[in-house]
Amino acid sequence: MRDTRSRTFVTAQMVAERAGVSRSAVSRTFTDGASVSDATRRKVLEAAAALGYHVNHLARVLRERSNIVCLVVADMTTPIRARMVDVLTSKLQAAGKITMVINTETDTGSVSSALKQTLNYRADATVVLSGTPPASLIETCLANGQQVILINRDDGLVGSSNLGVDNAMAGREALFLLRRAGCQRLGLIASTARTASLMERKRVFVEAAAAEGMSVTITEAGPTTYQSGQEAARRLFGRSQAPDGVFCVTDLLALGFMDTARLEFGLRIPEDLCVVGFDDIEQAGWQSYQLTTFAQPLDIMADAVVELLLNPGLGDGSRRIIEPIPVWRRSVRPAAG
Amino acid sequence: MRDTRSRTFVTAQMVAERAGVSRSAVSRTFTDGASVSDATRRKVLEAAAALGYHVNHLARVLRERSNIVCLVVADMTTPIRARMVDVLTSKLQAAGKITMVINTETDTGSVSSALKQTLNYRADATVVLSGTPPASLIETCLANGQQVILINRDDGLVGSSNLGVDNAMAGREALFLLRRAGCQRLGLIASTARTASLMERKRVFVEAAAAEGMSVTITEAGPTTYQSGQEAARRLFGRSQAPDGVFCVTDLLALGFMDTARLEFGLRIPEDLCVVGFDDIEQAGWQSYQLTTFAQPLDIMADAVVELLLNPGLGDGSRRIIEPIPVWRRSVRPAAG
DNA sequence: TTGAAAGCGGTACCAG
DNA sequence: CTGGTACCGCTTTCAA
Repeated sequence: MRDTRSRTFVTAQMVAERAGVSRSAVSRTFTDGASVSDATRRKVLEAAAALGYHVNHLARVLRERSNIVCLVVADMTTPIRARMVDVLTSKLQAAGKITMVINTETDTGSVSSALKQTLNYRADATVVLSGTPPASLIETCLANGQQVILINRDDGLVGSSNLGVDNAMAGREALFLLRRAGCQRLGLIASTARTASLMERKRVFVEAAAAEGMSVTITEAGPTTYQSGQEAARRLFGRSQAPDGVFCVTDLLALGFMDTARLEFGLRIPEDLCVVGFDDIEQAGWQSYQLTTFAQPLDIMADAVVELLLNPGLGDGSRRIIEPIPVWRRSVRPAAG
Repeated sequence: MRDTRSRTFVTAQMVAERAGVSRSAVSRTFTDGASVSDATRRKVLEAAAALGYHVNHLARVLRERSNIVCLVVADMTTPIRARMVDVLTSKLQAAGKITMVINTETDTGSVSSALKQTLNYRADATVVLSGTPPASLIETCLANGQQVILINRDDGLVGSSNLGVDNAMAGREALFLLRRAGCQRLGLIASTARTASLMERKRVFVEAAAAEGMSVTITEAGPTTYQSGQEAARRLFGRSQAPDGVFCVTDLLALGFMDTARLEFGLRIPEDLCVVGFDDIEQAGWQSYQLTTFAQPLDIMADAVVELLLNPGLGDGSRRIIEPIPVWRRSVRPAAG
């Protein structure tokens, strides 16, 4: 007689006994396209319902793929991150995957141990949203038959699939917008984080400005936060020759920057100061801000991830760059007369 | 000779063969407190490193607990939700748990299937942040030895552990703050969502007002979003006798409300209008808002979840209510002369 | 269609 | 300390 203590999961064995059939019959009942007679199926389903049985997917994994996808992410409270996680989890779910979230710091050590966890749980794939894993570990994941998908990370990591937004385009367009608005003195608000995407936006903006013979005042006041944006504004407007056109590499920076430019320095936007952001977080559309920015097409990116997961062959060193979408609001003047 | 195709995970067997020891030796090497000679351990570790071996935690689960915790959540982009998920995942991780996120709609059907997933993956526990699962399903989880922890949900669900913030206190204190500021005409901005927490804040606020002989204008303009807050302001200030003291059951509502009150109706806060929110999302502290509100002590709540997980005995129908923390900022006048 | 048995990757127990 | 073996829960041959 089998132990019936309730502190344990119901197994197929128990269901079989109760239904008076074999374990195999139970298994077949819950396997698509297996042949079971209606009578058996009915008996099994009834017993399963009575006992509260649910197939153990973890045991199933010993023979097949796990359908587990790990999401390695840091700073989940950041609006753009939250949206990424949201969109990804729901699309992955729709594709029959289950998501494990590993909340990590962005330093290499933390990301490495996150990747190892991923291996421990036999995830079919790992999606990295934050930090940059060492190449050797990616190698290991690949050797274990695990896909690695990097989003907005440094590219050039062999074997991994890379997915990112076109940062160069954003830098270029931001300059175009500010120039067209007639801005004379350009500023760039970046952060002390050395993320590849952020660096790229900065680099291209500065180069494009140089190409037109303009210099750019660069301010990096701290991490990529609202507060750093505020701090940047204080540094910039506390002295003469402050810029009248600014590209913030992130919306969060932009919103902090706008708030103190307006409330502490009495500047009017866009009359005295034009601001361009990046990400199109929800707050950028709020009435107090109306920030002109570039949207990351998260849906498209998530779809691309799912596609990569479904056709593992496609990836392996591929790189897909997606165009950000300019979102016109009111923090930049229309073309100057 | 074993197949060495790289499209599969490395197993203990392979490591054993390469190291010239038994599977048991490999297992012991990776098990705390097992006895292995230094020589064997070294051989094993070396082989493991060479092959890129990682213990399969899923297989381990067949004998022990899974250490998997499922988080059932909807609206992850909402700042307060994002923070909850963030805090929970990192504390759970620190406690040696791994988090599976199930992104669901809040309707009962979706939550039910989420709970079933949870069972399929043998999660030790399920933490429900959104929606209300049917009692029968909670029963099933419990019968399978799985803990169910509900956060800010309707209580009275037997067997589950409940954790929530003291909504009544918030309603009461909000009224006190507005009265003390000398507000004469009270308003309440709620949403069309019928969540228990939201309803409770509303009920208590209205009752407390009634106890002092004051009536409250209630506005429910849509879901619990920034936009609904805006819409509520338009309805309220588009007519005479508009309130001069308002409790918004959520910060998001409050911020939308403030923006249109100020920018569309020219009201000054707190001179013409006092506003109190709830949640203390990051944006509430931004310079444009400076919203007086109540913070959900997320750290404490997450700690409580971990504690419940570590001592499963404690839970089972327990209910723990945590006091929200008043956060004074500038959207409410100090005590009226 | 059905049940018996093997095997997936690990751990725990046992004898040596 | 070590290797052999049984078993965890499930799916999949294989015979019947």
